Amino acid sequence: MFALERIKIIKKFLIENNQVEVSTLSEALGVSEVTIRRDLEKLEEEGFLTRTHGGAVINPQYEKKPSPMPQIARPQGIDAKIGEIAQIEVQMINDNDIIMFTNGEINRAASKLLKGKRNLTVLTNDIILASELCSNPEVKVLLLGGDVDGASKAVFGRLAESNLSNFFVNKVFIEVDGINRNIGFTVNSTEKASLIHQIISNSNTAVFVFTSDIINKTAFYAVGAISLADKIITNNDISDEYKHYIFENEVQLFTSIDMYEGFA
Amino acid sequence: MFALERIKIIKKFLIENNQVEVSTLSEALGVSEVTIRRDLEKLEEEGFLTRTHGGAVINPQYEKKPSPMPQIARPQGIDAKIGEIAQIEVQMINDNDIIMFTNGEINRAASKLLKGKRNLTVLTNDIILASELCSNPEVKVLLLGGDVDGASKAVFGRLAESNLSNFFVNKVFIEVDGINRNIGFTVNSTEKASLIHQIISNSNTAVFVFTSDIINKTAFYAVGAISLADKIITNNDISDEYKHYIFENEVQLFTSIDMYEGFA
DNA sequence: TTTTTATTCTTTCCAAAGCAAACATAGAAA
DNA sequence: TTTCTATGTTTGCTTTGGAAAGAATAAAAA
Repeated sequence: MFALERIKIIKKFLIENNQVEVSTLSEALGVSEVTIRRDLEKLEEEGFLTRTHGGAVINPQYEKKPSPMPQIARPQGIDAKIGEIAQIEVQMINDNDIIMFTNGEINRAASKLLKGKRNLTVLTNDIILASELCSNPEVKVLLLGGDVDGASKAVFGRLAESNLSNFFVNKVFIEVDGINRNIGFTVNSTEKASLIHQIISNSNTAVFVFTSDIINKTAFYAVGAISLADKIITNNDISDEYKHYIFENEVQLFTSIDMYEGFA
Repeated sequence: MFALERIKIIKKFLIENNQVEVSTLSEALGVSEVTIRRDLEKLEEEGFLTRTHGGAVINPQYEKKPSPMPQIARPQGIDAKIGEIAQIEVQMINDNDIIMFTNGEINRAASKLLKGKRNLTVLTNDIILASELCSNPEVKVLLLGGDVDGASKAVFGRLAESNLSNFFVNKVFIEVDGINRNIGFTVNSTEKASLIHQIISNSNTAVFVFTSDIINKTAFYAVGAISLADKIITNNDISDEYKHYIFENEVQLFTSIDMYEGFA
């Protein structure tokens, strides 16, 4: 393999993943670690990446932009991705289901699409979601109690978790803030992580939802390995690498266009 | 995980939250506290943060500007009576108090007038009140869990009451829907009545609030005799007959202009 | 206030992982 | 052939991160 080809592959990989280990590249490309380091050195001179002990991180200006529309005051029309994902959620929900939504934008969107369904029971820690959903007469809404977090408009804490232990749901839709191949799922607060653990043990099926924007992002607090999920819903903008990663962990992946089934 | 990635996450977190504890970071990132301290040390040299005992605080120049709160909404046009009563409520509240507001318009108004107070803990079953109040950094907001009632945007039911039993408050402000001399206080739902009973037994002082509009009205469900109240707040538009009635029951009456004291 | 107690911080030492530099090897080009 | 370039190997050196113990600090008690 030519050096140039290697460099190309490394770049591509970094654009997808933001970071690499020397050892991974060495193994993947079948060359020694020294060679990889020399390649990285070149790329560092070029300003493409920053080397770290053990690997390298891509420089921000080369990072893949998460969304084409850069953050201009979201005009009410909710991100298309969120809408797509929400619709898939709704397809998973049947009449008479008892479900839980964790706090988050996607779940709020999903909760607004429940019109056709009958006799649902919805448990949530999201205040906004609860106050909007309760106008739907076919849905019995249960809100957890606890400490109110101003940023997320949701409740967390000891009380929320102890409340939760009184319920058992068919499905829980868990919205996370980050996913990466090393750590798995991550969220923005310890309280949320803790709540999620409790939820999972009180539900039949754990469905993790997130937009592709947060792939390879690491939020503050680790929730756990990807195998915690029974199913994952995201939009179709997901790399083959991640598809394999999810597949290997025997988690069912649902995207807006295709549907990949795990082994189980 | 690379050190660089850790640093990135710490920075991101600080920008969001302004401060962190070493222990939190250590747990969240799965490394020892020593490591975290070393990371913080670097960031301190860099001028990004200032270390404190137990953690670190972001330096002002990196702080995220608090978004200018689009709290425009309701242009203050609240019923004048409600405003008067709310202000009296606020006068009863001291720094460091632990109080409860039941759901209702007057209490919502009062909760918006807490600006000057410090270190309050507020318990409520009112979803709107909770979601608005939690933007006040001097108030710790606790929301009860339970069944969400769409009409009142509040939670009730078995869970709410059992949640409530975990708390004991200095004062509770109970907003009722009717008062008359035969039955005493009445409210619009059995659930609310039931919740109120539970609240009263978990508080030092029960303050009943209502506008004069509902005097002599009878709502759907009886709460109990007027003597349940330690204090009553209403607007000045109240007949001498009722003043005597309240007086005879040894309840303190507060109105916008005068203040009548009972015997107790 | 002073004293006590519990946390948290710093320092020192250590092991493991990763790195750079020098040297070695092999194939391609002159 | 010699020379050059790309890559691999070896050998110490550096960075990283953890453990432990004593110092410093904050909080609680007296």
